[in-house]
Amino acid sequence: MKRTAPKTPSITVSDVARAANVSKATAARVLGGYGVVSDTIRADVMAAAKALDYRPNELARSMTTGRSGIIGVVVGDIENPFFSLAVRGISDAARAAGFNVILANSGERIDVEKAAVRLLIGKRVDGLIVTPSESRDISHLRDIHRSGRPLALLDRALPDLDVDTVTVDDRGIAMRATRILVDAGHRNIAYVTAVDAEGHEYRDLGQIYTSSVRERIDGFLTVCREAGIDRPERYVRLGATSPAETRRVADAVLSGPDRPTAILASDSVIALEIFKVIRQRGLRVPEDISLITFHDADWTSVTTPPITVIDQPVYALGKSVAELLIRRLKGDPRPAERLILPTSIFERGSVGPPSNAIVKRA
Amino acid sequence: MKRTAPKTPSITVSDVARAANVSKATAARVLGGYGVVSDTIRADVMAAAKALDYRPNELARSMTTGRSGIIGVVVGDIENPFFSLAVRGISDAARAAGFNVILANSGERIDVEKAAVRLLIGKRVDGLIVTPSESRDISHLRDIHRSGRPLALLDRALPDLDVDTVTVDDRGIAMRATRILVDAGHRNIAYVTAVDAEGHEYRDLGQIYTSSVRERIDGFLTVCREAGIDRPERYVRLGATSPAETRRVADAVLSGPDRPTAILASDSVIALEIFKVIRQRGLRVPEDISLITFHDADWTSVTTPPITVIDQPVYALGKSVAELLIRRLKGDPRPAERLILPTSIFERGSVGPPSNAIVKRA
DNA sequence: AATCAATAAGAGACCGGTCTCTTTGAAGAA
DNA sequence: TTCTTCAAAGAGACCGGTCTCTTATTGATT
Repeated sequence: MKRTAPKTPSITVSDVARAANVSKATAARVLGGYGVVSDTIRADVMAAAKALDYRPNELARSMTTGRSGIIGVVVGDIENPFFSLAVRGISDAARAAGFNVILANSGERIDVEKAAVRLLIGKRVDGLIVTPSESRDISHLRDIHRSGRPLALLDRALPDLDVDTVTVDDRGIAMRATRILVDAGHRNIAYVTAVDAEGHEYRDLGQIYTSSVRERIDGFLTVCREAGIDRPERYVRLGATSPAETRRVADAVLSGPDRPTAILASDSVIALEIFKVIRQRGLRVPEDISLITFHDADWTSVTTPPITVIDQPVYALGKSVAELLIRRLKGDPRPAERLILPTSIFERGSVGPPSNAIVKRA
Repeated sequence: MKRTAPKTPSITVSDVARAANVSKATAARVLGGYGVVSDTIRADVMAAAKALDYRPNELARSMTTGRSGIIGVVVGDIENPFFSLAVRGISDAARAAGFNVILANSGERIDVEKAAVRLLIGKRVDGLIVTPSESRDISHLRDIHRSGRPLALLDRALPDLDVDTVTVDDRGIAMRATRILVDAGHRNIAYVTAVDAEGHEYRDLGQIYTSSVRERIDGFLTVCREAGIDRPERYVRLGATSPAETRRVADAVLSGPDRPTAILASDSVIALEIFKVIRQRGLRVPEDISLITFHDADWTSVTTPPITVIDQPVYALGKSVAELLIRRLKGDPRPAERLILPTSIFERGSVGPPSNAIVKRA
């Protein structure tokens, strides 16, 4: 009386078989939709299943077949619109192919990422899509490969890992964006990214283990140097990992002795916070400071002025990587593909000539 | 030579047992962390496991234990920042308790929602969190309950379903927001929502099957009537289901014969689109039209003027509902709880006196 | 009418864990 | 010394499906 069985015993194939007066094997054939069964028996089994309200146990099914119908996805931060849009692309492509998605957040921390990958492998996902937070330690990604499960990389490539990868031309597009600023006359341009490094100070590219960001900084610095800017790396700022940290970084950038006249933000979350700080300090965009950001987030077109952005094909990025993975899941033997999607820049109103151009010449 | 075994045979408990010269049961005890084993044997088994790189098959584990460690979540639209933030809250709470989250999108369509629920039950999730898209057809939610799995409702209550539910006081907060507009002098106020109904035209509350929205409209109309506004339901606009549809609705609202002087938007995605249309038409906020929206989305504070918003505790909403579910998962026998989280309004700059106040009086 | 092939249904192993029940062996009590 | 007691390890059933192999039945073939 006190404790009735806590587990609701669910209806199994055997139950249905018994009710339909057939063997377990036959009921399984009907219910599982395989093998050969006569129409009469099929109808009987179906009727029994309906009467008992039979629901297949996908877990048991997965265990014998070895396939779970689940794609594991590990991204840096779902809250970032970049990732939530990419995940949407992945989900849509997955559902279209009959797969489901199980999502994990790494918070851009390698240990969390490793744990997530381990867990997803344990859950026997059919394949994984990862946004690797670091290029240094990829042993867990190698493990995936070794376990026979296909892996695909989203937004960040790993030269050492020969798997399907979908990215954009980060270096090239960073160059184009930087050139827009240089052409407008800017010589003091800051690059702000969430990626952090030991010492929190940028020294050289070797510190940056997030491939996309390294590419971007490389492109940024290249154009700066071409333009004859002295030590442009002074203006590379790391560690904008949260809104609070971003405000700190932005404050430091904007209050320093020689304040940059333009900022290139590595993602829209950072840009939004920077924009707020700029406003707070009573500065104007673009009169006092020009701003370009990666990712055409929804808000960038409604500010005054609207923000010039690098429009990454985020949804397509997610959709493509999922399609690549699914192709592999279906046994495609082609060698790993590295897809680079085209990216454009929407020039809006946040870039103008540098504020101190006249001052300096005076 | 042609096709080597496609399945990489993974290391099982038996393999480890064999390597460590113990029985399968003993190896399982060590690897599964249950039962009693001597330190010597434990060390042996661990060593063997490490040497073979053993990875437990969570699927098999789940099958015998009946627990999968997964919480299934079905939301309307992950792309909507409201949901992505709520999901973040759910994920954080879930991870803290050792659970994982599997996410499904319903696109606010009841058939998709049903399919998703069915699938998640099949996958033997331990419990579900659902944002029911309709209050009419909840048979699938009853099924969950019947299957013995706990269910918790997020953001939308169902009077007929006695399960843990976390919402906000939609009616009350809609009343407060409407009152702000009424007090500012507005008498023509539009309410725009994504929810659609047969005929796409609002007639009465009976058409609205999304509880939160029904509550809101109810609150909105109540205050309008208190203020002596004639037939306020004329201004309830349905069907802003996508950016394109929202633009269509906004255009209709703003170009009609008697244009409202204020708009209350049911979510931030809608508000953003409306804001864009207002701008496009050369109208000003709040001089020509006042605007209040549900959800303090990131962009609402950086527009000119910043938008007055209803600040729902979205992250807490997700976190709380997950905690409630987990409590139940751990066997809490308390009766179902209906949590209503406090909500506030951030008054910013998007509300002013109605533009035609003077005109009308003239 | 007898043989054979094809079709439909049944029996039971298997997947990789968990878990109950049984057996073993050594320490402690009488 | 013998019996009891208990910790530690082993044996094997079980979860709910899939799938191979075997058996029974039917129709076609000669």
